[in-house]
Amino acid sequence: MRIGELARRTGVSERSLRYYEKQGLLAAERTPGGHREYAEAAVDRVVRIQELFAAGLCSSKIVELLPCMRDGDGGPSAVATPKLVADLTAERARIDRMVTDLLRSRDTLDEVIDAARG
Amino acid sequence: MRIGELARRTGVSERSLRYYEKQGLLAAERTPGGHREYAEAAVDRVVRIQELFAAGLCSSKIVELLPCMRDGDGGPSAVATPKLVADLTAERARIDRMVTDLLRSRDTLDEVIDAARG
DNA sequence: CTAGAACCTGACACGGGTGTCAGAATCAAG
DNA sequence: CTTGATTCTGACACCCGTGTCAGGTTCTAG
Repeated sequence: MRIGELARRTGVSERSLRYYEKQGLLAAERTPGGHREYAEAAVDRVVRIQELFAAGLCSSKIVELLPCMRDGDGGPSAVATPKLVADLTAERARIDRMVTDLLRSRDTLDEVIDAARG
Repeated sequence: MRIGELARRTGVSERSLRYYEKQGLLAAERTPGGHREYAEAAVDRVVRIQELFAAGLCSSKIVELLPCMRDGDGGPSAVATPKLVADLTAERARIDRMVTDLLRSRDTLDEVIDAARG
């Protein structure tokens, strides 16, 4: 599929998809004229990338991580190095802290909302 | 206490504390010479502000929200307007989505970490 | 062949909380 | 009074994924 369709199906802008490619996050074939041509598995991959961005990982970390993930079209093509495992473990801890904070903030909002309703 | 101590006790930079004041998030008395003097309750408040920032709320929302929260030194001094309740409800939903995404990303990381360890 | 839709690259701007620096004033202790 | 630590204000820069515009090329249907 081409970039417009991929954008539509993932909800990610064309701008971002091109950015992902430049960062090495998302590969694409090219038509003779230079237009990007994506495989079906790109949809899953883009969704994953979005999730990881939302989780606060930066492009460079995701670049290392992606080949170690099992993708829509097959198993992982690499295993994480010890260095990467350490990094990911730290990211995992950060995510846990983030979740804790989010839940606390959600409780705060609930209190205010409930107080206004009651 | 003064700004240096508050920064030390909350782990938030002096720069940010001044920014919070300018945004109307954090009040401070002034010494005759113009130095900020914070009440003890400021510590709790700064922590709350940080949590809400981390939860993705912007200053202007937090400004509206703060007076409706029960603070370290007393009950809420205001009740949320219907408009604010609607906004906060939307924020709450956003937080829920964020938590869901974070947990999914955490699972992804766990998979990669486990694969490398196993 | 042609019109219009889709796509290309490159560049500039944004948001918004934070880092940092400069130059000046204040505070507290000797 | 003096000195050194602390604080003051204001301004500029950063991050980094994303929006957007410009000017040009490719694709596809009629």
